Amino acid sequence: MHKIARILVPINHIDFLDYLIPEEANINDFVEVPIKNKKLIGIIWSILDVSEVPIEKLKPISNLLGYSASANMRIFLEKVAEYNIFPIGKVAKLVIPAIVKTPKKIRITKNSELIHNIKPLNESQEKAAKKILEYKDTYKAILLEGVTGSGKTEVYFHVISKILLEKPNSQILLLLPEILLTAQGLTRITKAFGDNIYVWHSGITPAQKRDMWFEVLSGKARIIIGARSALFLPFQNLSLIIIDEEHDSSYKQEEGVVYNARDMAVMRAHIESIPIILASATPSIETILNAKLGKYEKVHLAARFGGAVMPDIKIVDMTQNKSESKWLSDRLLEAVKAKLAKKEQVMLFLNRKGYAPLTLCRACSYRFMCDVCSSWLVEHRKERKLKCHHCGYKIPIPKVCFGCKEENTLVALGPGVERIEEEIKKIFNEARVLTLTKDSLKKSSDNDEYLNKILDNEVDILIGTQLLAKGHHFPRLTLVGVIDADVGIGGAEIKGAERTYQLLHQVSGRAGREQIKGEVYIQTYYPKNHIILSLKDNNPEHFIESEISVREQSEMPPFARLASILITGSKLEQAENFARKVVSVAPLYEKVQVLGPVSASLSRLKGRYRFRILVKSEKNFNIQHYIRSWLEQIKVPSYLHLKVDVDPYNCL
DNA sequence: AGCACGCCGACT
DNA sequence: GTCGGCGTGCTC
Repeated sequence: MHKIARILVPINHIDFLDYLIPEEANINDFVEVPIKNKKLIGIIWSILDVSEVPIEKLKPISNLLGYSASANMRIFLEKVAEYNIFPIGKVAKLVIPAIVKTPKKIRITKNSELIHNIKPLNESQEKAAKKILEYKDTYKAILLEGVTGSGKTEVYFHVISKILLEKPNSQILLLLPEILLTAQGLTRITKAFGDNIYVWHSGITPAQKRDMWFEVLSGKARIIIGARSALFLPFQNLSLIIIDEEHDSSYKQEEGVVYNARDMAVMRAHIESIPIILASATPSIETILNAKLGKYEKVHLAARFGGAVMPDIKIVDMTQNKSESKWLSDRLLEAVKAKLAKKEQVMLFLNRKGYAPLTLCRACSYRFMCDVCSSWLVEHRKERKLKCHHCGYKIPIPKVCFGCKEENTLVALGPGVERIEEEIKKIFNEARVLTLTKDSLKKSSDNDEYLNKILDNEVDILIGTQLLAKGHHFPRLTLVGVIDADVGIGGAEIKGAERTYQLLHQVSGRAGREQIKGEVYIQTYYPKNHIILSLKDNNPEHFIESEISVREQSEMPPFARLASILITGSKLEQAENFARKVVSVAPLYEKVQVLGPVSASLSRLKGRYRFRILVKSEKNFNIQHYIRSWLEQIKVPSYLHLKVDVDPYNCL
């Protein structure tokens, strides 16, 4: 034990600690180090001649793990920290598993065992795969655009097997939105690649994570399918990244560590000099723009012959609605009736859980709010609870107003899926109705049960939230009713319009597959809105062009850069005063605007008051560098939190 | 970030 | 007098 090393440790704001290491240890080696009374994995970052810490205080490392981080991994860590304005110890936490234990002996799988069961490709798929494989030895981002049913997965399989066969020891990462990492979603993929698939998501146990981490590190794991955090696995020889549903907002981690896995994946592909496929039927505005600018290569997959036919989309102007029901228009109800008569399935989509989003007192206007969040309590009538959708807070449905103590004055305002179910059952009392939300799928076994019910034709009317928009294919479903298309229209969030368009497009696509052409009824109070008109004409180009021009004129991303700084604290004055102080020391720079602080749109969450500062700059300005040097002047008191979000999706 | 140490209010 | 709130500092 003679050498001194600076070791990267997975501790926020500590980043590096000095230790004594054995002679045979090298830079980039993974090591086990004692910290206080714990042991953690770290990476030897540099070898030092002397330490600032007195030599007698330096502890020797506990162990060499026998593996080292690749040089690219190290660059990736640095760049992720720099881009997101994280201390590097925070990035190390993303990369290093919590449990230390010597790995079992790991046996490497031979190439020939890896692939079976690949379906032959059609002409369009063949062309796409060929184009992608042109870039197999270099960095290239490829936008693979294709509607549901165009067979993107077969293209993935083909490209993956080609690359795995050609490059011994290479590893491939397929990222999926968390919601698609369910048993059924994976069945097809596992069939093609057998037992050699490694699946990584938030549900696997810490011990499984540790094993998989070592299997990726040793090179045994060749094909890894995972949610966003799989991007931080210690690949030794990554040769391809695929981001499925690249537009999906779940790639943007908003809580705790804030980063965008899709963008970090592009960064990693660039560092590794490998191709990355960004696949979607409704790509994000920034990806489309990158393709238009020639930064990304665009590959289009034609819809399969005999595949989905685009449904007939009808806009229902709710200002003209004469129906007795406030939320279900005459036109939609007639269409439902006609479909039921033909024994076809109907889906009603409303992105709002529960019975009613607000409970109000008619006498004194008291509104039931969460105790620790600044949000309304949502009535869940079946559960007999008023619930906060932002924290665990819930109370039994009250009989008396908490404000004026009067009885029988409380009214449920607005609809949620439960209320739509109630109305539908009143109108179509013979119909078999099933309501699904994320809450109904607590166990994965339930998931299969519901799915089978729908497929076995035991359901006439399916009511649900956005979880119905993704993935599944219901052959008998020929009518989709969007109850309230205006949820998400007219908001000021940066990606509000884009998300709404993508969601409504996806939901519409549920109607009519195979032989029968589908119908979609979209209920709205804004029939002239550009999102609604683009959907009506089945014209995504129209939406994209108009959204791009809105962003350009309002100088919003991708035509400008944004970062948000969120300051939270349990005492309002402390948080607000500190936020003001932060803004007051912002360096003045003509290319940068510092806006705020303002009380955030959810001004209190889980007992913490929230203040937001928005930083906006020109497109080519290094906003990270600016913010880092600004915040270096400030010490955040321990009773407050400060979180930077580079390229935020939410700015309110 | 955690976790330990230490300094002032309220309660048996 | 002590129990414990959280403010401050340290981890090599």
